[in-house]
Formats: sequence, C-alpha cells, structure tokens
Amino acid sequence: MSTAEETTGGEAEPWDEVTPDAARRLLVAAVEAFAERGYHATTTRDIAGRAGMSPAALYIHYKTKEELLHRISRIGHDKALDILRTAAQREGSAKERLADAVSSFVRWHAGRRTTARIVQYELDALGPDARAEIVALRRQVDAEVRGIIEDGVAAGEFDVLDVQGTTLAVLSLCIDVARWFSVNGPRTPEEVGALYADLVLRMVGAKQPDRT
Amino acid sequence: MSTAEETTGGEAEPWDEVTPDAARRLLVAAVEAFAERGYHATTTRDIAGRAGMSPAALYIHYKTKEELLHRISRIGHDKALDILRTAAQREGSAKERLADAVSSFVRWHAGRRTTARIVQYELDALGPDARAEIVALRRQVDAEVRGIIEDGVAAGEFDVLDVQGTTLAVLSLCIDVARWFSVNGPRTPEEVGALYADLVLRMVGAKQPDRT
DNA sequence: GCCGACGGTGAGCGGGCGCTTAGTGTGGCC
DNA sequence: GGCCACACTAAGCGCCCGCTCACCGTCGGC
Repeated sequence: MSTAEETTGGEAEPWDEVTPDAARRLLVAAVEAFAERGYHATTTRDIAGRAGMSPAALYIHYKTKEELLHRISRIGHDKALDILRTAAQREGSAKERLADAVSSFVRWHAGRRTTARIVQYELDALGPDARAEIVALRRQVDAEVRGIIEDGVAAGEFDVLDVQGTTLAVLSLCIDVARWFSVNGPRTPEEVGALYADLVLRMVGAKQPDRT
Repeated sequence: MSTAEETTGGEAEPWDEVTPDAARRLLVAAVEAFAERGYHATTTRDIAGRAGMSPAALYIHYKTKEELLHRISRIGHDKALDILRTAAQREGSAKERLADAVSSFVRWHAGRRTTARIVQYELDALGPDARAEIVALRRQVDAEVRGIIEDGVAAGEFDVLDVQGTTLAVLSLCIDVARWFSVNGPRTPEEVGALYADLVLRMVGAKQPDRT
C-alpha cells in the first residue's frame, strides 16, 4: 500500500477548519444533501433540517446557498491538490511517485465520495467568479500529474506518445471513481487505489510494472 | 480509423425515430437544456421556449418533464449499447474488437456529448421504475466489454489481473469523456477515440500495441 | 441586576416552478 | 359549406423555493 496519505479513506469528516460549530454542521449537512440529490435539487430547508436547525439559521453563517457550494468546492479542491502534491514531491522514481499519486487520489475519491462528487460535478452551478477560482485549482491538479509523467518520460521510465492526452485520461479515470464507487460495492477504496495504480502504470508504459 | 460506426461524430442529431415533428423538436430542445444546465435546473418553460412553443405544448406530447428525460435516456442507452454490440460482434481478434469498441464508444461520447452527458449523469433524476430499466441496459453494456476482455484473456492476447475491475475502469474512462470533452478543445472525437483505444490496449496488456 | 452582542426562531414575502384547463385557429372529409 | 379532430395557446392554480425580518433566549462584563 502507498503512503502519501495514510488515512484518506474511512468515514471521518475532517471539516475541522470550518468554524464555528454550527457553520460546520450546516456544511456537513450540505455535503450530504448535494452529493445525494445534486445542488439544484437540494433545498435550503433540507440542509437546515439535516443540521437540526430552522431554515433561517443557514443565512446567519452563509450569505447564500451558492456560498455553501463554493466553500465545499474550495476546501475539497485544496485537499485533492494537497494529496497530489504530497505524492509528486516525495522522493523516488517517477513510477513510484505516479503510483502513489494515483492510489492516494483514487482512495480519496472513493473514501470521500460525497465530497468528491460535489467537487467534480457541481462546478457549473457556481457563478463566474467562483468557477474561475476553482478552474485555476484544477489546472494546478493537471500540472502535478503532467509533471510526474514528463519526469518519467525524460528519465526513460515511461513510454508515452501524447503526454497531455495521457494526463487528461489518467485524471479522468481517477475522478470518475466518484461517480460509480459505492460503499456497498465489493471493493474497498484501498483495493480500487491499488488496481488503478497498476492500470495507470500500464497506460504510461512503465517498465516492469511491479507493485510499489 | 475504426469502422464499427462510421459517422458517430459530427453534429447531426438523428432523433428521427421520434415522431411527430413537434415531439422531436421538444425532445431536441430538452437534450440541449438538460446537457447545459442539468435536469433539475431546467424548466419546462425553457424547453418549450427553445422549441418555439408555449409552455403548455410540452404536455400534449409528454406526460411530465421526467418522461422527456426517460425517453432521452432510453434512446441514448440503446444507441450506446448498439455501438458496443456492433464492435463486439464483428470478426477479428479480441485486440481489434476492443480497440474498435473503445474508439467508437469514445467517439460517440465526444461527438454526441450533450446526449451522453444526460445519459450518464442524470440517472438519479429518474423515478425507480425508469431507473431500473436503464440500469438493466447498463449491465448489458458492461457485459459486452467484459466479454471482449474475457475473450482476449482466454486467447492469450491480453494480460489482465482483475477482469471485472478492468472492465469497470475501461468503461469509466470512456464515459467520463462526456464530462470533459469540449468542441472548442484541441482534439477531435476521432483523435480522442484513437488515443483511448491505444491506452485501453495498454491497460489490458495487449501484445505489440499497434494501431488497428 | 441590567445590558448589549449574538446565535437562533417563526412567520412569511415575492416569485418561479410543474402542470392544468378553457378556449382558438386550421386543415381534412363529406 | 359544415363539422369535427387536433395541435396549440393564454391564463392561471397551488405549491414550494431562496431568502428576509421582527423578535427571543442566553451569557459574559460591569
């Protein structure tokens, strides 16, 4: 098992950067509701109800429903980028770093599926300014993965015809885990992470595709 | 270029199985609107407006807004399944059939991105009965791809550790094209199809990964 | 013991939603 | 020409949405 992020899976919800307590409860309730039914199908009454509060309480801590989505999206993207950066900047061969990046990124998308779903699929519900901010973070995500693949190609470890296209495909593969993964399914986040790391090493033509 | 479905790309909208004409115009308008803003964020007034009709006209041809989504999803899944079946049942090695299946499936998801988006991402907006019908179609899609991979493994053409997991990943990769592909982007549907066919052959460990 | 700050509530506003209904213009058939 | 069938519209019903506002209980500071 890889080590960049040891406890990405599981069900603990580390929203501890959100204060005060009532604001965090509302945000966690919104994450559940948005992930279950989608942003547009979720009502502010539903969010407040899940947090055990009246509908009006939401507006003490957040200006609008969209601000809630923005905060969730921002925190989620920061976390995803942090996971990739940790893997990209560790020491080791490009093959090891890529396997680590993919397996920890996938573990996050599977284990924190609710957050990941919102982060990846509700971008269009944000207004122009918030969307631009998130899109910038996504470009950094792309750059981290592309960097590892470029390193591997330069070192002769990988055999890739189209670096940008392959980067896109690798990220796409990982992200889509949030769409299909189910906690009731037959696989754990760790198993999917290991399977995907192997598949991605094959995609980049890594020599001797061993396990990290 | 592969040949299973020669004109999957492009912008022609072959909804000709939908009659009468007014019903088709409404359905095409709904496809555009759902793909742009999502099912829940689309209003019946918007759909009718795009079709050049009054809001009430929608209800002459469709019982509810959900029936529109159901019809779109059903036709889209039928088409996707047809594309995969055509590739799976042609003659040739497992490698050729898999490359053909992936490249034509991807061309459809890229070239008919609006339909594919609705088909893949609005499943949860359907009621239980309609959803069950669509889920059954998806299982057939999975079975087609898994069948090709199993054939390749049995023939010694492929080297796959986890057939079901790899099938899942291959389909996931293709489907997610509908999320990120843009007609304004640097790639044509044909280019993405060719790139993805190559990547998938690498994922299944096909010997001598040539071009079909 | 009084007071202001603050987190919270109940009631409700303006508006847009999905959908319905009564009525209208038009074209085909005798 | 008379008539009906049918595709379509104008108007609007009942509902629930995001959000607001007047008010209230609690708690630390003096």
